[in-house]
Amino acid sequence: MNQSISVAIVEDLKEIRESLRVLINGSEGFACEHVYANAEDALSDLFSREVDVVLMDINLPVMNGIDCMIQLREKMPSTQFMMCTVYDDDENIFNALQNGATGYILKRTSPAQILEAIRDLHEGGSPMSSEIARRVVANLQKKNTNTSSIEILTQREKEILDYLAKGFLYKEIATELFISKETVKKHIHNIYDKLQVQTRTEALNKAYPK
Amino acid sequence: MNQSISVAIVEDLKEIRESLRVLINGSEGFACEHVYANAEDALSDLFSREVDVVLMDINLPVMNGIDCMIQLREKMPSTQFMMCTVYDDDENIFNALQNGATGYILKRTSPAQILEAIRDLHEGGSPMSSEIARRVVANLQKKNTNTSSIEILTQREKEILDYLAKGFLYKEIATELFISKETVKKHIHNIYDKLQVQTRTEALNKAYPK
DNA sequence: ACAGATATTACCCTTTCGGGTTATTTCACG
DNA sequence: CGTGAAATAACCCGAAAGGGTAATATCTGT
Repeated sequence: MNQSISVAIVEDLKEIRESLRVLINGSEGFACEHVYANAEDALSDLFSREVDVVLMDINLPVMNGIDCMIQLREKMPSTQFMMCTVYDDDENIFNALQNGATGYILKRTSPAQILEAIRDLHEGGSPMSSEIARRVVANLQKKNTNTSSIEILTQREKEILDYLAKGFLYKEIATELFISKETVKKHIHNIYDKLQVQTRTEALNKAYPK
Repeated sequence: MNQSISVAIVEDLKEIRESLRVLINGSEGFACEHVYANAEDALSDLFSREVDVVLMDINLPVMNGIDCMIQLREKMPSTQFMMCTVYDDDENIFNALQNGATGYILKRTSPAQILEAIRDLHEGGSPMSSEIARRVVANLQKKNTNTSSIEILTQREKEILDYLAKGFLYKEIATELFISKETVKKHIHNIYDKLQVQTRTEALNKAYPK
Protein backbone atom coordinates (compact mmCIF):
# COMPACT_ATOMS: atom_id res chain seq x y z
CA MET A 1 0.00 0.00 0.00
CA ASN A 2 1.55 3.30 -1.02
CA GLN A 3 -0.73 5.25 1.27
CA SER A 4 1.43 4.23 4.19
CA ILE A 5 2.52 6.85 6.69
CA SER A 6 6.24 7.20 6.21
CA VAL A 7 8.10 7.40 9.49
CA ALA A 8 11.73 8.17 10.33
CA ILE A 9 13.36 7.42 13.64
CA VAL A 10 16.15 9.24 15.48
CA GLU A 11 17.09 7.26 18.55
CA ASP A 12 20.49 6.39 19.95
CA LEU A 13 19.65 3.17 21.74
CA LYS A 14 19.88 0.38 19.22
CA GLU A 15 17.39 -1.82 20.99
CA ILE A 16 14.65 0.78 21.08
CA ARG A 17 15.46 2.03 17.61
CA GLU A 18 15.18 -1.42 16.10
CA SER A 19 12.08 -2.46 17.97
CA LEU A 20 10.36 0.73 16.84
CA ARG A 21 11.39 0.05 13.27
CA VAL A 22 10.10 -3.49 13.44
CA LEU A 23 6.88 -2.34 15.05
CA ILE A 24 6.25 0.25 12.37
CA ASN A 25 7.22 -1.85 9.40
CA GLY A 26 5.18 -4.72 10.72
CA SER A 27 2.02 -2.65 10.90
CA GLU A 28 -0.45 -2.11 8.11
CA GLY A 29 -0.39 1.48 6.89
CA PHE A 30 3.02 2.36 8.32
CA ALA A 31 6.49 2.27 6.83
CA CYS A 32 9.88 3.11 8.23
CA GLU A 33 12.79 3.37 5.83
CA HIS A 34 15.06 5.81 7.62
CA VAL A 35 16.57 5.40 11.04
CA TYR A 36 19.42 7.36 12.62
CA ALA A 37 21.39 6.78 15.78
CA ASN A 38 22.20 10.44 16.41
CA ALA A 39 21.29 14.01 15.54
CA GLU A 40 24.28 14.54 13.25
CA ASP A 41 23.43 11.60 11.01
CA ALA A 42 19.83 12.72 10.83
CA LEU A 43 20.82 16.27 9.91
CA SER A 44 23.04 15.14 7.07
CA ASP A 45 20.52 12.83 5.47
CA LEU A 46 16.96 13.18 6.69
CA PHE A 47 16.26 16.61 5.24
CA SER A 48 16.21 15.19 1.70
CA ARG A 49 13.83 12.36 2.52
CA GLU A 50 10.15 12.82 2.23
CA VAL A 51 8.79 11.46 5.44
CA ASP A 52 5.49 12.25 7.10
CA VAL A 53 6.50 11.81 10.69
CA VAL A 54 9.78 11.85 12.59
CA LEU A 55 10.00 10.05 15.91
CA MET A 56 12.69 12.04 17.68
CA ASP A 57 14.36 11.04 20.89
CA ILE A 58 15.29 14.05 22.99
CA ASN A 59 18.30 12.59 24.73
CA LEU A 60 20.90 12.05 22.06
CA PRO A 61 24.67 11.81 22.59
CA VAL A 62 25.97 15.12 21.18
CA MET A 63 23.28 17.42 19.84
CA ASN A 64 19.93 16.89 21.54
CA GLY A 65 16.78 16.00 19.69
CA ILE A 66 15.11 19.37 20.14
CA ASP A 67 17.90 21.31 18.47
CA CYS A 68 18.03 18.65 15.79
CA MET A 69 14.32 19.09 15.17
CA ILE A 70 14.66 22.87 15.01
CA GLN A 71 17.23 22.59 12.24
CA LEU A 72 15.40 19.87 10.36
CA ARG A 73 12.11 21.70 10.47
CA GLU A 74 13.51 24.58 8.45
CA LYS A 75 14.17 22.24 5.56
CA MET A 76 11.11 20.03 5.92
CA PRO A 77 8.27 22.29 7.03
CA SER A 78 5.49 19.84 6.26
CA THR A 79 6.94 16.98 8.28
CA GLN A 80 5.48 16.37 11.72
CA PHE A 81 7.77 15.79 14.68
CA MET A 82 6.87 13.59 17.59
CA MET A 83 9.19 13.84 20.55
CA CYS A 84 9.73 10.57 22.30
CA THR A 85 11.53 10.49 25.60
CA VAL A 86 11.71 9.02 29.05
CA TYR A 87 11.79 12.46 30.61
CA ASP A 88 8.68 14.48 31.28
CA ASP A 89 10.25 17.59 32.76
CA ASP A 90 8.67 20.94 31.97
CA GLU A 91 11.68 22.45 30.28
CA ASN A 92 11.96 19.81 27.60
CA ILE A 93 8.24 19.72 27.01
CA PHE A 94 7.86 23.43 26.40
CA ASN A 95 11.08 23.76 24.56
CA ALA A 96 10.01 21.06 22.14
CA LEU A 97 6.42 22.16 21.70
CA GLN A 98 7.21 25.83 21.32
CA ASN A 99 9.80 25.03 18.70
CA GLY A 100 7.50 23.08 16.50
CA ALA A 101 7.02 19.59 17.82
CA THR A 102 3.37 18.66 17.57
CA GLY A 103 3.40 15.38 19.42
CA TYR A 104 5.07 14.33 22.65
CA ILE A 105 4.96 10.83 24.02
CA LEU A 106 6.84 9.01 26.72
CA LYS A 107 8.80 5.89 26.00
CA ARG A 108 6.68 3.86 28.32
CA THR A 109 3.82 4.27 25.84
CA SER A 110 2.58 0.93 24.55
CA PRO A 111 3.30 -0.14 20.95
CA ALA A 112 -0.37 0.09 20.01
CA GLN A 113 -0.58 3.58 21.39
CA ILE A 114 2.58 4.64 19.61
CA LEU A 115 1.06 3.59 16.31
CA GLU A 116 -2.16 5.36 17.17
CA ALA A 117 -0.21 8.46 18.10
CA ILE A 118 1.65 8.44 14.79
CA ARG A 119 -1.62 8.18 12.90
CA ASP A 120 -3.13 10.92 15.05
CA LEU A 121 -0.20 13.17 14.38
CA HIS A 122 -0.38 12.53 10.65
CA GLU A 123 -4.07 13.37 10.67
CA GLY A 124 -3.53 16.73 12.31
CA GLY A 125 -3.86 15.92 15.98
CA SER A 126 -1.34 16.46 18.73
CA PRO A 127 -1.09 13.19 20.55
CA MET A 128 0.55 13.42 23.90
CA SER A 129 0.64 11.36 27.03
CA SER A 130 -1.85 12.68 29.50
CA GLU A 131 0.99 13.38 31.94
CA ILE A 132 2.47 15.67 29.32
CA ALA A 133 -0.88 17.25 28.65
CA ARG A 134 -1.23 18.01 32.34
CA ARG A 135 2.02 19.94 32.33
CA VAL A 136 0.86 21.95 29.38
CA VAL A 137 -2.50 22.66 30.96
CA ALA A 138 -0.88 23.61 34.26
CA ASN A 139 1.21 26.08 32.34
CA LEU A 140 -1.89 27.63 30.79
CA GLN A 141 -3.48 27.95 34.20
CA LYS A 142 -0.60 29.57 36.02
CA LYS A 143 -0.53 32.34 33.44
CA ASN A 144 -4.13 32.96 34.29
CA THR A 145 -3.60 33.10 38.03
CA ASN A 146 -4.07 36.81 37.91
CA THR A 147 -5.04 37.61 41.42
CA SER A 148 -2.33 40.06 40.55
CA SER A 149 -2.06 43.33 42.37
CA ILE A 150 -4.29 44.81 39.69
CA GLU A 151 -7.33 43.95 41.78
CA ILE A 152 -6.74 46.73 44.25
CA LEU A 153 -7.02 49.38 41.55
CA THR A 154 -10.23 51.22 40.79
CA GLN A 155 -11.85 50.96 37.41
CA ARG A 156 -10.54 54.33 36.37
CA GLU A 157 -7.06 53.43 37.50
CA LYS A 158 -7.07 50.20 35.51
CA GLU A 159 -8.19 52.20 32.51
CA ILE A 160 -5.30 54.59 32.91
CA LEU A 161 -2.91 51.70 33.46
CA ASP A 162 -3.95 50.28 30.11
CA TYR A 163 -2.89 53.49 28.42
CA LEU A 164 0.37 53.45 30.33
CA ALA A 165 0.99 49.95 29.01
CA LYS A 166 0.54 51.19 25.48
CA GLY A 167 3.21 53.81 26.03
CA PHE A 168 0.97 56.88 25.98
CA LEU A 169 2.22 60.16 27.42
CA TYR A 170 0.32 61.77 30.27
CA LYS A 171 -1.03 64.42 27.98
CA GLU A 172 -2.08 61.86 25.40
CA ILE A 173 -4.02 59.93 28.00
CA ALA A 174 -5.58 63.19 29.11
CA THR A 175 -6.75 63.98 25.60
CA GLU A 176 -8.01 60.44 25.14
CA LEU A 177 -10.10 60.53 28.32
CA PHE A 178 -11.14 64.19 28.13
CA ILE A 179 -9.57 65.03 31.47
CA SER A 180 -6.66 67.23 32.44
CA LYS A 181 -3.07 66.11 32.45
CA GLU A 182 -2.94 66.82 36.17
CA THR A 183 -5.74 64.37 36.81
CA VAL A 184 -3.97 61.70 34.83
CA LYS A 185 -0.89 62.38 36.88
CA LYS A 186 -2.85 62.11 40.10
CA HIS A 187 -4.34 58.78 39.07
CA ILE A 188 -0.93 57.46 38.17
CA HIS A 189 0.43 58.69 41.45
CA ASN A 190 -2.30 56.75 43.23
CA ILE A 191 -1.57 53.68 41.13
CA TYR A 192 2.11 53.84 42.06
CA ASP A 193 1.14 54.25 45.70
CA LYS A 194 -1.07 51.17 45.64
CA LEU A 195 1.44 49.04 43.76
CA GLN A 196 4.33 50.44 45.76
CA VAL A 197 6.40 51.38 42.77
CA GLN A 198 8.00 54.52 41.44
CA THR A 199 7.98 54.15 37.68
CA ARG A 200 5.74 53.19 34.82
CA THR A 201 7.72 50.07 33.96
CA GLU A 202 7.70 48.79 37.53
CA ALA A 203 3.96 49.31 37.69
CA LEU A 204 3.41 47.37 34.48
CA ASN A 205 5.65 44.55 35.65
CA LYS A 206 3.69 44.33 38.85
CA ALA A 207 0.26 44.60 37.30
CA TYR A 208 0.91 42.32 34.36
CA PRO A 209 3.52 39.83 35.56
CA LYS A 210 5.58 37.65 33.23
CA MET B 1 -15.49 -2.11 45.43
CA ASN B 2 -15.35 1.16 47.35
CA GLN B 3 -12.21 2.23 45.54
CA SER B 4 -14.35 3.19 42.60
CA ILE B 5 -13.83 6.53 40.94
CA SER B 6 -16.89 8.57 41.76
CA VAL B 7 -18.18 10.49 38.78
CA ALA B 8 -20.88 13.16 38.43
CA ILE B 9 -22.44 14.19 35.14
CA VAL B 10 -23.82 17.53 34.04
CA GLU B 11 -25.42 17.15 30.65
CA ASP B 12 -28.70 18.47 29.32
CA LEU B 13 -29.46 15.84 26.70
CA LYS B 14 -31.22 13.01 28.45
CA GLU B 15 -30.04 10.40 25.98
CA ILE B 16 -26.37 11.21 26.38
CA ARG B 17 -26.69 11.76 30.10
CA GLU B 18 -28.26 8.37 30.66
CA SER B 19 -25.97 6.47 28.38
CA LEU B 20 -22.97 7.96 30.16
CA ARG B 21 -24.44 7.00 33.50
CA VAL B 22 -25.07 3.46 32.32
CA LEU B 23 -21.60 3.24 30.84
CA ILE B 24 -19.96 4.39 34.05
CA ASN B 25 -22.05 2.37 36.45
CA GLY B 26 -21.61 -0.69 34.29
CA SER B 27 -17.85 -0.49 34.41
CA GLU B 28 -15.63 -2.00 37.06
CA GLY B 29 -13.97 0.67 39.16
CA PHE B 30 -16.38 3.48 38.26
CA ALA B 31 -19.52 4.76 39.93
CA CYS B 32 -21.95 7.50 39.02
CA GLU B 33 -24.50 8.55 41.62
CA HIS B 34 -25.13 12.15 40.68
CA VAL B 35 -26.39 13.43 37.39
CA TYR B 36 -27.76 16.88 36.56
CA ALA B 37 -29.56 18.19 33.51
CA ASN B 38 -28.39 21.78 33.88
CA ALA B 39 -25.88 24.06 35.58
CA GLU B 40 -28.34 25.41 38.15
CA ASP B 41 -29.24 21.98 39.50
CA ALA B 42 -25.56 21.08 39.68
CA LEU B 43 -24.71 24.28 41.55
CA SER B 44 -27.37 23.72 44.16
CA ASP B 45 -26.47 20.14 44.93
CA LEU B 46 -23.15 18.96 43.59
CA PHE B 47 -20.92 21.10 45.82
CA SER B 48 -21.83 18.99 48.86
CA ARG B 49 -21.14 15.67 47.18
CA GLU B 50 -17.73 14.15 47.31
CA VAL B 51 -17.01 13.17 43.77
CA ASP B 52 -13.67 12.60 42.13
CA VAL B 53 -14.52 13.66 38.63
CA VAL B 54 -17.21 15.79 37.04
CA LEU B 55 -18.08 15.26 33.40
CA MET B 56 -19.28 18.70 32.38
CA ASP B 57 -21.02 19.52 29.15
CA ILE B 58 -20.19 23.01 27.95
CA ASN B 59 -23.41 23.74 26.12
CA LEU B 60 -26.09 23.91 28.76
CA PRO B 61 -29.43 25.72 28.47
CA VAL B 62 -28.98 28.76 30.75
CA MET B 63 -25.62 28.97 32.43
CA ASN B 64 -22.86 27.31 30.42
CA GLY B 65 -20.69 24.52 31.75
CA ILE B 66 -17.55 26.61 32.05
CA ASP B 67 -19.10 29.18 34.35
CA CYS B 68 -20.71 26.37 36.27
CA MET B 69 -17.33 24.71 36.72
CA ILE B 70 -15.75 27.98 37.85
CA GLN B 71 -18.30 28.31 40.63
CA LEU B 72 -18.19 24.68 41.64
CA ARG B 73 -14.44 24.58 41.75
CA GLU B 74 -14.34 27.15 44.53
CA LYS B 75 -16.27 24.79 46.76
CA MET B 76 -14.71 21.55 45.63
CA PRO B 77 -11.06 22.29 44.93
CA SER B 78 -9.92 18.68 44.85
CA THR B 79 -12.46 17.55 42.29
CA GLN B 80 -11.29 17.19 38.72
CA PHE B 81 -13.36 18.59 35.88
CA MET B 82 -13.49 17.08 32.45
CA MET B 83 -15.16 19.18 29.82
CA CYS B 84 -17.16 17.19 27.35
CA THR B 85 -18.54 18.85 24.26
CA VAL B 86 -19.21 18.59 20.59
CA TYR B 87 -17.44 21.90 19.95
CA ASP B 88 -13.71 22.17 19.59
CA ASP B 89 -13.40 25.92 19.06
CA ASP B 90 -10.42 27.69 20.56
CA GLU B 91 -12.35 30.02 22.79
CA ASN B 92 -14.10 27.28 24.72
CA ILE B 93 -10.98 25.22 24.99
CA PHE B 94 -8.83 27.94 26.50
CA ASN B 95 -11.57 29.36 28.59
CA ALA B 96 -12.16 25.98 30.16
CA LEU B 97 -8.54 24.99 30.61
CA GLN B 98 -7.42 28.33 31.96
CA ASN B 99 -10.22 28.28 34.47
CA GLY B 100 -9.34 24.96 35.94
CA ALA B 101 -10.61 22.17 33.75
CA THR B 102 -7.93 19.51 33.49
CA GLY B 103 -9.46 17.29 30.87
CA TYR B 104 -11.23 18.07 27.61
CA ILE B 105 -12.79 15.45 25.41
CA LEU B 106 -15.12 15.57 22.47
CA LYS B 107 -18.45 13.75 22.53
CA ARG B 108 -17.45 11.62 19.60
CA THR B 109 -14.94 9.92 21.89
CA SER B 110 -15.61 6.20 22.21
CA PRO B 111 -17.01 4.76 25.46
CA ALA B 112 -13.79 2.88 26.16
CA GLN B 113 -11.77 6.05 25.70
CA ILE B 114 -14.10 8.02 27.92
CA LEU B 115 -13.53 5.56 30.73
CA GLU B 116 -9.81 5.65 30.11
CA ALA B 117 -9.90 9.43 30.15
CA ILE B 118 -11.73 9.49 33.47
CA ARG B 119 -9.18 7.17 34.98
CA ASP B 120 -6.34 9.23 33.50
CA LEU B 121 -7.80 12.39 34.94
CA HIS B 122 -8.22 10.83 38.35
CA GLU B 123 -4.61 9.69 38.29
CA GLY B 124 -3.30 13.17 37.60
CA GLY B 125 -3.16 13.26 33.83
CA SER B 126 -4.87 15.66 31.48
CA PRO B 127 -6.60 13.53 28.92
CA MET B 128 -7.67 15.37 25.85
CA SER B 129 -8.58 14.51 22.32
CA SER B 130 -5.59 14.98 20.08
CA GLU B 131 -7.52 17.61 18.11
CA ILE B 132 -7.86 19.57 21.31
CA ALA B 133 -4.21 19.06 22.13
CA ARG B 134 -3.26 20.43 18.75
CA ARG B 135 -5.13 23.64 19.46
CA VAL B 136 -3.32 24.00 22.74
CA VAL B 137 0.04 23.32 21.17
CA ALA B 138 -0.66 25.73 18.31
CA ASN B 139 -1.36 28.35 20.94
CA LEU B 140 1.98 27.71 22.61
CA GLN B 141 3.78 28.01 19.30
CA LYS B 142 2.27 31.25 18.09
CA LYS B 143 3.46 32.98 21.24
CA ASN B 144 6.96 31.91 20.36
CA THR B 145 6.94 33.15 16.78
CA ASN B 146 9.16 36.00 17.80
CA THR B 147 11.36 36.93 14.92
CA SER B 148 10.74 40.19 16.70
CA SER B 149 12.59 43.36 15.93
CA ILE B 150 14.99 42.46 18.71
CA GLU B 151 17.24 40.75 16.20
CA ILE B 152 18.59 44.00 14.82
CA LEU B 153 20.03 45.02 18.19
CA THR B 154 23.62 44.38 19.18
CA GLN B 155 24.43 42.18 22.14
CA ARG B 156 25.11 45.16 24.34
CA GLU B 157 21.88 46.80 23.30
CA LYS B 158 19.86 43.69 24.13
CA GLU B 159 21.57 43.61 27.49
CA ILE B 160 20.57 47.19 28.17
CA LEU B 161 17.06 46.52 26.95
CA ASP B 162 16.76 43.78 29.54
CA TYR B 163 17.51 46.27 32.27
CA LEU B 164 15.02 48.69 30.78
CA ALA B 165 12.41 45.95 30.95
CA LYS B 166 13.09 45.51 34.64
CA GLY B 167 12.42 49.18 35.21
CA PHE B 168 15.97 50.25 36.02
CA LEU B 169 16.93 53.91 35.84
CA TYR B 170 19.70 54.97 33.50
CA LYS B 171 22.06 55.52 36.38
CA GLU B 172 21.19 52.16 37.89
CA ILE B 173 22.00 50.42 34.62
CA ALA B 174 25.23 52.40 34.50
CA THR B 175 26.22 51.22 37.94
CA GLU B 176 25.24 47.67 37.13
CA LEU B 177 27.34 47.57 33.97
CA PHE B 178 30.24 49.71 35.22
CA ILE B 179 29.80 52.31 32.49
CA SER B 180 28.75 55.94 32.56
CA LYS B 181 25.15 57.08 32.56
CA GLU B 182 25.85 58.89 29.31
CA THR B 183 26.86 55.67 27.63
CA VAL B 184 23.71 53.97 28.78
CA LYS B 185 21.78 56.87 27.36
CA LYS B 186 23.59 56.59 24.07
CA HIS B 187 22.84 52.89 23.83
CA ILE B 188 19.20 53.52 24.57
CA HIS B 189 19.12 56.27 22.01
CA ASN B 190 20.46 53.82 19.44
CA ILE B 191 17.91 51.22 20.49
CA TYR B 192 15.08 53.71 20.02
CA ASP B 193 16.48 54.64 16.64
CA LYS B 194 16.56 51.03 15.49
CA LEU B 195 13.12 50.20 16.82
CA GLN B 196 11.74 53.52 15.66
CA VAL B 197 10.24 54.45 18.98
CA GLN B 198 10.54 57.34 21.39
CA THR B 199 9.95 55.86 24.82
CA ARG B 200 10.93 52.97 26.99
CA THR B 201 7.48 51.42 27.00
CA GLU B 202 7.15 51.57 23.22
CA ALA B 203 10.53 49.92 22.88
CA LEU B 204 9.56 47.11 25.23
CA ASN B 205 6.26 46.58 23.45
CA LYS B 206 8.08 46.33 20.16
CA ALA B 207 10.87 44.10 21.38
CA TYR B 208 8.75 41.78 23.49
CA PRO B 209 5.32 41.73 21.85
CA LYS B 210 2.23 40.54 23.73
C1' DA C 1 -26.83 62.99 57.28
C1' DC C 2 -22.13 61.88 57.33
C1' DA C 3 -17.74 59.28 56.57
C1' DG C 4 -15.05 57.28 53.07
C1' DA C 5 -13.84 56.22 48.52
C1' DT C 6 -13.38 58.02 43.95
C1' DA C 7 -12.60 61.39 40.36
C1' DT C 8 -11.30 65.71 39.25
C1' DT C 9 -7.95 69.90 38.95
C1' DA C 10 -4.21 72.93 40.33
C1' DC C 11 0.41 74.36 41.94
C1' DC C 12 4.85 73.60 44.04
C1' DC C 13 9.29 71.22 43.03
C1' DT C 14 13.29 67.83 41.49
C1' DT C 15 14.73 64.10 38.80
C1' DT C 16 14.67 61.49 34.75
C1' DC C 17 14.22 61.00 30.00
C1' DG C 18 15.21 61.63 25.40
C1' DG C 19 16.99 64.47 21.12
C1' DG C 20 21.00 66.28 19.04
C1' DT C 21 25.89 66.60 18.60
C1' DT C 22 30.82 65.43 18.89
C1' DA C 23 34.72 62.53 20.04
C1' DT C 24 37.75 58.52 21.34
C1' DT C 25 38.92 53.62 21.44
C1' DT C 26 38.66 49.03 20.01
C1' DC C 27 38.04 45.44 16.94
C1' DA C 28 36.85 42.88 12.79
C1' DC C 29 36.97 42.56 7.82
C1' DG C 30 38.53 43.25 3.38
C1' DC D 1 46.17 49.66 6.28
C1' DG D 2 42.01 51.87 6.28
C1' DT D 3 36.96 51.65 6.86
C1' DG D 4 33.14 50.96 9.56
C1' DA D 5 30.56 49.07 13.30
C1' DA D 6 30.37 48.98 18.20
C1' DA D 7 31.16 50.67 22.74
C1' DT D 8 32.53 54.27 25.39
C1' DA D 9 31.85 59.24 27.21
C1' DA D 10 30.67 64.14 27.47
C1' DC D 11 28.02 68.38 26.53
C1' DC D 12 23.56 71.32 25.94
C1' DC D 13 18.72 71.47 26.04
C1' DG D 14 13.66 70.98 26.64
C1' DA D 15 10.04 67.82 27.61
C1' DA D 16 8.20 64.36 30.52
C1' DA D 17 7.80 62.01 34.70
C1' DG D 18 7.07 61.75 39.36
C1' DG D 19 6.73 63.43 44.64
C1' DG D 20 4.09 66.31 47.69
C1' DT D 21 0.15 68.96 48.96
C1' DA D 22 -4.42 71.12 48.79
C1' DA D 23 -9.01 71.63 47.13
C1' DT D 24 -13.67 70.40 45.18
C1' DA D 25 -17.50 67.35 43.56
C1' DT D 26 -19.84 63.06 43.41
C1' DC D 27 -21.40 58.85 45.02
C1' DT D 28 -21.65 54.95 48.18
C1' DG D 29 -23.14 52.79 52.19
C1' DT D 30 -24.31 53.06 57.14
